[in-house]
Amino acid sequence: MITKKAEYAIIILAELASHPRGTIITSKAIARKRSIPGNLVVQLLALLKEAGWTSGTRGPSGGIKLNVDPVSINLKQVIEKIDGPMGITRCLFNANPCQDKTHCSLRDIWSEAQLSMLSVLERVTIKQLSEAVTESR
Amino acid sequence: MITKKAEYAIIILAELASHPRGTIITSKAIARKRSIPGNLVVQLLALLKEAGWTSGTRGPSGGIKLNVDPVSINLKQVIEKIDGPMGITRCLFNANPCQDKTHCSLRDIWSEAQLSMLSVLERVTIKQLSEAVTESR
DNA sequence: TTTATATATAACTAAATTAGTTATATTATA
DNA sequence: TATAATATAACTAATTTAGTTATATATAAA
Repeated sequence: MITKKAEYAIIILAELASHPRGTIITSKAIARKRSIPGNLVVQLLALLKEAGWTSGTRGPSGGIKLNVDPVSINLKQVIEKIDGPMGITRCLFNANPCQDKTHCSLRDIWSEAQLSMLSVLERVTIKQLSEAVTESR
Repeated sequence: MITKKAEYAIIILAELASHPRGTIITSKAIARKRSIPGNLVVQLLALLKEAGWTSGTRGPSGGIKLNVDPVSINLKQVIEKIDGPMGITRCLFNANPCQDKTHCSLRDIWSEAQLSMLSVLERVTIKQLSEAVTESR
C-alpha cells in the first residue's frame, strides 16, 4: 500500500514545483494550503532533504525550496523514499521468502503485477503533477 | 496490499485444481500440505463457498471440492472476494475521497497504476497457477 | 545581543488493519 | 450414537500507519 505519508510527500513536492524555480515557502504555508498536519510536513521534509530534492533555511524569512528540476523526480522515487521498497504482498521484498524452497510461481505473478504498477508511477514526474495541480486551481 | 489471507485462498484453490475434477479433499489436508493454519483454511473456505467456487460435504469422508472450471477463476476475483475491493492507496475505493472537491489529479494516476496491476492479476487463472504448482513438485 | 521565527530530529501515542486463535454449532456417515 | 468433518462467530495479538508531542538548533531582524 502507498501510504498517506508518501502521498503527502508527493503533494509537498508538487506544491513547491508549482512556484517559480528557487521560490522559498515555509512548511507551515504548505501544510495550511494542502491540509496536511504541520508536523507531518516537517517530518517528511527531513526525508525529502535527505534525498537531495529540497533544502531548508532556518530562521525568520527561512523556508523550503526545491533543489532540483521537478522533471527529474518521479512518483516511484518519492514513494520508495518515504515508505521504503514497495511490496503489493508480504511475499515480495520482505526478508521472508516462501517457506517451500521450490520456486514459488505465485511470487512471479506478484512481481509482474507490481512491476506493471511501478512502471506507471515511474513514468509520472513531479513536474507533470504540479502542472495538473496548477491548472485545476 | 494483497493480504496473506488472499494469498492463502489462491493457494487453496490452486491445490484443489491440481487434482482431477470432482476430487474431495479435507480442509485439514490442504492446511497440512500447504502449511496454512487450519482454522484459517476453514475461514477462507466460507468465502470461497459464498463465491460459488467450492462446496463442502460434512461428516466422515466429507471434504471440499471445486465447483467450477479453474480456468474461470482469476486472481483478481479471488483477491477481491477475500480482501474486498483493492486500493493501492487510501484515496482509492475508500468512501473518503479527497477533501478538495476539485478534480484530484493524483487520484487519476493512482487509478491508472492500480488498473495496470489488476490487469495482470485478471489475466492469470487458477488453472494456470495449479499447473505451475504441479510442475514444481 | 536578544527575541522571534523557522527548520531539524527524535520519541511517543492512538487508531486501524492484518493474522491467527478459540469456541461452539451443525451435519452426515459408519 | 459416536466421530469426523464442515460452518459460523467472536475474540486476541501483532504489526503497520497516522498523527502528536517535545526538544534542539540556526538565523534574521529589532
